[in-house]
Amino acid sequence: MDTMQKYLSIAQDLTNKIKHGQYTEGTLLPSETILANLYGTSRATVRKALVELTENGLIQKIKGKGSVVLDTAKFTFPISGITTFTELNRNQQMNAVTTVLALEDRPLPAEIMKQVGRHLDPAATFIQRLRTVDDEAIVVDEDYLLKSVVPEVPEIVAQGSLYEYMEDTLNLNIAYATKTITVEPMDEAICAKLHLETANLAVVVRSLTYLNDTTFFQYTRSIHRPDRFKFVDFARRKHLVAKKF
Amino acid sequence: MDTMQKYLSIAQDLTNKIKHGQYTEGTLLPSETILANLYGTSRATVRKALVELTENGLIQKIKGKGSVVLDTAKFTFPISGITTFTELNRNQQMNAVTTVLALEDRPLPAEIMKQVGRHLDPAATFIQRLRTVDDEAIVVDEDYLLKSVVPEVPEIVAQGSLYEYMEDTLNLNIAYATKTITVEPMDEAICAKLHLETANLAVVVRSLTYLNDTTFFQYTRSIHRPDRFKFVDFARRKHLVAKKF
DNA sequence: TAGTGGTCTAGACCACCAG
DNA sequence: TGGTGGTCTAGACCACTAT
Repeated sequence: MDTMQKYLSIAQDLTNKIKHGQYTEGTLLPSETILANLYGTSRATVRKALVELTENGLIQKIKGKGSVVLDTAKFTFPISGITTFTELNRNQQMNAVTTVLALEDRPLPAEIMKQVGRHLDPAATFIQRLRTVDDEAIVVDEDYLLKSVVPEVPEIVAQGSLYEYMEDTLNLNIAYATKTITVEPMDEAICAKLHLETANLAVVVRSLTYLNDTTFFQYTRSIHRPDRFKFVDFARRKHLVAKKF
Repeated sequence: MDTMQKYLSIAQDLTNKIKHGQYTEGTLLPSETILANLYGTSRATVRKALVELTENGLIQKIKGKGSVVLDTAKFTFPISGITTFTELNRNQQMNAVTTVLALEDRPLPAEIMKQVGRHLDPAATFIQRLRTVDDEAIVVDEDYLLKSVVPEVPEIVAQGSLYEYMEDTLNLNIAYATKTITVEPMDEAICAKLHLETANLAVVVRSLTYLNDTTFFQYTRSIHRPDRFKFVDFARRKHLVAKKF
């Protein structure tokens, strides 16, 4: 609780040093044995830290050679993964404003109930929010939060970060999500909010989010202006295991 | 080379058993110590195998309890990561056809040169291919393959899988890629090929792909019919390290 | 040949979850 | 309280890269 795990603090430290240019792009990190000595730990722990950097696209390990610092390190903002609008806004310098359009009780849509299990209580809180950047409407977020997990959502929370509320205040352990991205025609109500004129097409990101104990608790439909939508990802080539099936 | 690493074959075996229903959704896998005994290995090796399953969204580990088999296991086809059209076509039962529209020498576009380094030789092979599923045009793929890495691309290869050629024949070690997904208006030539009528908007997936030794070798622009585009992802909540910056 | 990362072992202690 | 996964250690051998 009080102190971080060793491998995470090493990963954090190396990440900072790369982002701040202490380890420059194209060069090699110190070897794993050297790093183990530097941080006063075992090689296995250093390796666990380096896995973090590898997954985040900061380094590429080359057998027999070393760990190369990648030039993508400074520019890639992983929007994949589960990241929230508030976190993005904080990390990047966006002049963003959130307007709560709706905050009411509304059951989970039937088509979602089918996916997550019929034996679930569909009672949920519906939150509709408009995201504005530089006075331009960019996104309409629609969240359904299961009452069985999050009994109530204060107005103040809806204006800020749902995840901060759930993680810091409710101590919920958010673990994973399945996401889909599609492009769909939208009805007039949405078009008006996002000022869609030429076409009525919008980018729709749907997320089903689960807690650490595998209970489903949130469905989000995120509707983006197509001309402002950008999804950035760092991907590693999977071999063998993931390819079958 | 001849035999697989132990942890990968364990991961493969567990994956198969989950997909075939030998370990059913919602139940627990045998504990790590039991699995270690079953496979005649150490707990660390079993854990490394379980990391693979976790990343692929097959299980969720719960401290003090065990590894839960997820119900998303059977249905999720991770399209994120680096997967090729040929692999997708093989894994799923699509009636897909590839038509080579162009196969010629063409230098890497200037805007891409800026991103990957000016000191590079822009000489490349340009391949334009139309992907058809059930007699419907779905995707136009445009690949630029650097000649410095892939000197030539036979016509037969262009009709099949570029990655199979590069990995199996040329023994290249494809490692990672940066990807972006955007929605953009397309010119008439593309619109005609994809039969875009109402709007001229298409989904554009751009990839910069790199080898294991961090050399850039491929730029791909993949243009999708918006009404047929679907991106599916399994994401885990990142904490601490990735969030800063 | 010397150094690197990749794999694997056998052990240890901890925090968490259940009965 | 006993079993679970999470972390960490200290060692070992291998395949690969460089010189």
